[in-house]
Amino acid sequence: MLAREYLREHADEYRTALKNRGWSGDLDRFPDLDAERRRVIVEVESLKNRRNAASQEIATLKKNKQDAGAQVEAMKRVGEKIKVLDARLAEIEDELQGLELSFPNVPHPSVPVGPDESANRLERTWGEKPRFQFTPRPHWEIGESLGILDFDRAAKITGARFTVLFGAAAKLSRALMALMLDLHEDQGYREVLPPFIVNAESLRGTGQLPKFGDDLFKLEGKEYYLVPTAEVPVTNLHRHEFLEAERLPLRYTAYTPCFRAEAGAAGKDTRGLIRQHQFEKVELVKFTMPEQSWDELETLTTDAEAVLQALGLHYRVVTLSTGDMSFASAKTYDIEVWLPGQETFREISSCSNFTDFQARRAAIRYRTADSRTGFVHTLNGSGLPLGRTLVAVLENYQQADGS
RNA sequence: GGAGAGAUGGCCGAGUGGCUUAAGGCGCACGCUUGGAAAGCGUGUGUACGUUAACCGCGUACCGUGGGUUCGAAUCCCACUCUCUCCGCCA
Repeated sequence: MLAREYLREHADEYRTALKNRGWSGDLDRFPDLDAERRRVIVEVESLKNRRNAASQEIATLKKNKQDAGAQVEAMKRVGEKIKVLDARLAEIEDELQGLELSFPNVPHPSVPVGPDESANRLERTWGEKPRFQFTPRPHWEIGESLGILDFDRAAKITGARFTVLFGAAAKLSRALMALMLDLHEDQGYREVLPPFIVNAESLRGTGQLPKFGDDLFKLEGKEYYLVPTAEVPVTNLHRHEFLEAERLPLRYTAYTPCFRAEAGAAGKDTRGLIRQHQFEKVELVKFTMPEQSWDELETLTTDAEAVLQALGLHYRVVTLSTGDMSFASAKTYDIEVWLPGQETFREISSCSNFTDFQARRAAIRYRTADSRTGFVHTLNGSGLPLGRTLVAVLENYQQADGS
C-alpha cells in the first residue's frame, strides 16, 4: 500500500511507474474518491461536534430537572443525518481501500525499465561452470535411477507436482536445512519457527491477498490458508506493533514448508522438483529503518549467496526489471544457480526490498527515542529453498557412474 | 468438544447510561530542589483521520473485533475472536 499523500501529490510519477510495470488498472477513480471522502468527513464531524455539545446540555438540563424535549428532538434529526453520512463514508472507505490494495509498489530508480525478464540486468557471477567428461543428466533422471526421488508414488499419494524423497535425498534435504539455518544464525539472524497456517489478515499484510488468492491453498471451514512462504508469518510477527527504532534492524531466519496452488502456471517446468505444490525453504526477513533498507538489501542478498558459496555452486545475480518484479517489491535481486543437467541458470532466491509497502498494509511502525513514528521497511529473500538446492547439488556433483 | 471467568493507555488498575476531554498508581520525559544523586514537588506523556504551511492549535474516532439500542455507550443488547480455569479428547 502506498501513502495517500503520495498518490495525491505525485500522481504523474506513479502513472509512469505503473506503465513501466505493465500494470493495467484504474488510477483515475482515486482522486474523486479521495476528495469525496474528505468532504463527507468534514460534514459528519461537524455534526458530531454539535451532537456532543448538545448531549452535555441535555445532561445538565436533566440534572436540574428541566425539560430537554426540544433538544432531544433536534438531536434525533442530527442523529439520522449522521447515520446516513457514516454509512456513505464506510462505502467510500471500502472502495478506496480496495483500490489502494490493488496498487503495486513503486520501483526504485536503480531498477532497469523493461517489459519482462529480457530487461533484467546482470550484476555479478560467482564460480564457474563445472566440466564433465560425460553428458550431465537432469536431476529427475539421477534421482529416479538412484531411487531417492519418486514422482510416481507422490502422484499416487497426492497428485501432480508432489515428490517423495527417499534415503540420501531426504537426508540431504535435512542437512541443507540445518546448514542454512546455522549459517544465517552466524550472520546475525534470529531463528524462528512460525505456524504454517495463517489467517487472511496476514496474507493481506504481505500482499498475497486480495489479488493473488488463486495461488493459495485455503482450508475449508475457516479463513485459514497454508503458508506460501515463511515471509507471510514472519513479516506478520510484528503486525500492528511499534518497534523501537534503536533496536532495528530486526533480522529473522525461518524454515517452513511452502504451499502454492499456482493456478495459472500449468504446463510450465513440469518435470522434476523445480515447480512443486509443496516445497521447503529457509527464509530471511528483515525489519529496518527507512534509511537502512537499501544497504540491508545488499547484505540480505550476499547472506543468501553465502549458502551457494559454501556449497561451491556456480551462480549469478540479476536485478529484475520493472516488468518482471513482484507486486509488492520496490527492487528485487534474483540469484540464479547453474544447472548443468538442464544447461541453464535457474532462480534459486529472490531478495526484495518492499520499502514501506507491506508495513503500511500490516501497520508495522517504528518509534524513535524522541517519539517520532513512521513505517518500517520490510525485506525478505530465500536463503534458500531446499528442493532447488538439492537439484543443484545433484546436477553439479553427479558422477560418471550415476552416483 | 463441554462448562465457567475475563479482555480498559507502555504496565498495573478503577469505572453498570450524561459530573470520563478514562480516576489512581507505576514507568518514562522535562523542570524545580541538590555540591552531586536519591527522595520530594511541579508539568507533560497514545494512535488514526480531518483541518492546517505546521505531529502549534482545534475537531472526530478509538476501552478485544464487528453490528445494534439511545438525544447520548467503556458502561445496555447480539455475534465473533482471543486469553485463563476446570472437564473431555489427543501426539
